[in-house]
Amino acid sequence: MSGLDQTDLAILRILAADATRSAAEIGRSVGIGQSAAWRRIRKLRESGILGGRRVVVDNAALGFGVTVFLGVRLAAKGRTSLDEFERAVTAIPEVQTVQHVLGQFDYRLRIIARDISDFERILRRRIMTLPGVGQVEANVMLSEERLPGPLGTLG
Amino acid sequence: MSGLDQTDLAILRILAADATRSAAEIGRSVGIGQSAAWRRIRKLRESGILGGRRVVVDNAALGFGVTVFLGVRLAAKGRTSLDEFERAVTAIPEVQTVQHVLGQFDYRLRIIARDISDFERILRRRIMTLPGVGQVEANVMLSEERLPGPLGTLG
DNA sequence: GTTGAAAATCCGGTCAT
DNA sequence: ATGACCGGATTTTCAAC
Repeated sequence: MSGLDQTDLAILRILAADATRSAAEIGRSVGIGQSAAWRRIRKLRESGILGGRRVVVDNAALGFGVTVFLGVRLAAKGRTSLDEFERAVTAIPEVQTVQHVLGQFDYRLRIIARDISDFERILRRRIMTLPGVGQVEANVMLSEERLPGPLGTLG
Repeated sequence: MSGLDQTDLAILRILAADATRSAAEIGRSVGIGQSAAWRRIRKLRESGILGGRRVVVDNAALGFGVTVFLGVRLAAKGRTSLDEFERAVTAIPEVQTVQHVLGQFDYRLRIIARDISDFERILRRRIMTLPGVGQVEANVMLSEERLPGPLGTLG
């Protein structure tokens, strides 16, 4: 199905850590030529395994020092409730991620605020007034560490 | 403090969406030349606002179709408990993100599994056996939407 | 499947305004 | 601060193996 060999996985591992590496450099690292490495990378992009490149923006440096995760349980959850909630929540500027989940909550939100009192304003004025919101649970982020994930040990 | 003008914010917005855009192209989009755009981008990097570039890897295409968020509450939380837990949890290959948080839970984990039964194995064999684990809450992700966040409306 | 090379593009820096 | 220019590196294509 996937048709990925060890070389492809090695390339993915390198690019996942640092997308600025050149095709020539990657080729040297995995033992193939620059042209071959570039063609493999293009194929990974075309097959959808490799998506777009994103820069990491330091929100704290922009004045947004507080990140809060919010579990939201809807009071009623028909189809229109989900659609309405999603449409309203994606319109809030401070909401960075909306995850539809299964379990104790229906949605998990990643929210960026300038400080705690700014977060309180967002919570009271924007979140609690959303259509159909029931139980809400907040967790303030202290630190975050991203790991290579399964890619690091695949193959 | 930050000293960012509208042009800098526009550049950040463009790069946050797609890091492959060239300095010349970005310059055209925001109404300045290639050299000026490149200088601003370098300054944003040097000031730490702009971090490294990362590629987006489609985990489902690699055979990991299930993403689960796990809230973990530690039984005892002295300094050694936190250190021990973090060291053990970062060694689990399927753990993609470790967030130290404040609130009902102490840690939030993003876990990637091949399927639900694979996740059950990870939960029972790897997570529940971690040192000091108390209450655990799981949410299976159905869909995820990333938004521009505060950057989209800043300025 | 691979390599090597040529053309187009981009980066990074210098200079003058 | 800005735009113009330039050498070197990189990307991308293409011919050949």
